[in-house]
Amino acid sequence: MLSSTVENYLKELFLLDQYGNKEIATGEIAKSLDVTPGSATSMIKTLAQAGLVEHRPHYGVKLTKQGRTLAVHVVRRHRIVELFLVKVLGMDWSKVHEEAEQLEHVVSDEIISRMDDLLGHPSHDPHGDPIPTTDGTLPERPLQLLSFCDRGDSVSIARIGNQNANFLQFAQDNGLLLGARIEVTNRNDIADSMTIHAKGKDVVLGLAAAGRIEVEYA
Amino acid sequence: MLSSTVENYLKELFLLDQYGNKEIATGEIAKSLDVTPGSATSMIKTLAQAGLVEHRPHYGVKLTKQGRTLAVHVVRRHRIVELFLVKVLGMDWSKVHEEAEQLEHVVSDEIISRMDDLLGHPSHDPHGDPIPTTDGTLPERPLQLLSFCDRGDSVSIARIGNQNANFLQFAQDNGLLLGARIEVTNRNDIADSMTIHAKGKDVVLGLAAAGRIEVEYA
DNA sequence: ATTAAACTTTTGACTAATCAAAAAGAATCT
DNA sequence: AGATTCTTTTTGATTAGTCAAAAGTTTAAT
Repeated sequence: MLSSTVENYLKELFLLDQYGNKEIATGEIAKSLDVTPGSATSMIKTLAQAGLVEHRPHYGVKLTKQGRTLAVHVVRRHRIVELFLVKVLGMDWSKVHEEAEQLEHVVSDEIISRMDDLLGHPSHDPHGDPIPTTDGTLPERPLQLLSFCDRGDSVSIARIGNQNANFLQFAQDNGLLLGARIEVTNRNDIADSMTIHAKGKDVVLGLAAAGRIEVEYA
Repeated sequence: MLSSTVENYLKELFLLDQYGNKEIATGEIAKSLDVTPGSATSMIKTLAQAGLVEHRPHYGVKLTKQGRTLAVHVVRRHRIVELFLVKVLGMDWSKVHEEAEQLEHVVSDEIISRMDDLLGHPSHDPHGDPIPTTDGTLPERPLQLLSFCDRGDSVSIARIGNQNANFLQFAQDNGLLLGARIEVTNRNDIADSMTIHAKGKDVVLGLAAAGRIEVEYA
């Protein structure tokens, strides 16, 4: 059995590089997990020892097949728990990420499987993130960053890639929910901002914030 | 925030003496938690330091008011989670104790409160154990140990005080479920056993096993 | 009242995970 | 190439929790 700490390192390595092409720098994982670089180095050595990552000292680290499999399962647990908390317990989507961060390490496969049944084998979590299947496959969707949309584009929100509770609360308060139909009414690259029309309201977003929202033209 | 380890010590001290009258011996808590006596001593000192227990060296340990409050909340979380797993996720009652053992340390107050709502503020868990309220009160019922029943007694099962999955599986297979109407058809103190008639079947139980089952005459 | 048995506490060592700060390696910029 | 900067690794300490075994207490039994 893996410790929560190990699971968090694996999960974070996976999230930093879903496709497993690039090597992750020690500093990057350290920053993501809010530990010092030295701590990350020593954990990476432990993971390499266990065959969960490949480490090229001074260059970076990469999940092995085995490590990736474990990581994907942590992500699956996380996302199913998130959706369960929203759909079954009626919790606010802005809070469930934090809760799932803890629960993902202790819920058994049986619990996950039953939640999955109860939810009808969902493909995406409350933030639009794909839920890996038991065999480790991730459903793919062709999405577009909202920050790349032009004035006049009419799209619907498919994913919010920012788990910060305040940001999610803000999004909710302004009608930026999954599936919401929105229109880009203005865009100003100099001012680094764009204006979105959603649910009868105008919302101004910085392009950085818009870059964390993904949409589809469908 | 308390560590899982601390929560386990507090919970176990509470379960070993619900009423808070007697002092618990170091060896007793060590055995319950499956640690060496030395480990228990050192943790007890930590708990005493934190004001959660009173320790009379060489005699025993007792929860303080503060320690008891925290312990009761762990027990509440445990029991609500158990019932939730059975009622909402449809899990087997023989397995939920183990699951709850992990979950009790990470579920937030909000999750517990929503589970409690969904379950309709239940008073007892799937094993018949009382669920403490938020203010720390435990519902009381006048129960009788099955092992004290005489031949001919007709009673109903109210509580199974043995969380072992195999025992619970056995109980289930033999119709010894909560609320089941049973009759004591025989009792042999020499052979240390009794025979119970439940759901058309006869079941022979050792008195030790019967001592972990509580019944009411109602 | 001594001795033995049972139990508790102390001691020293270990593991996992962390940090701070020093040392080493790689990259960049003249 | 040489010096500076940035990043990574190493080193040494620290904390929580554990165990094994030695030492100390209490209780019980002769």
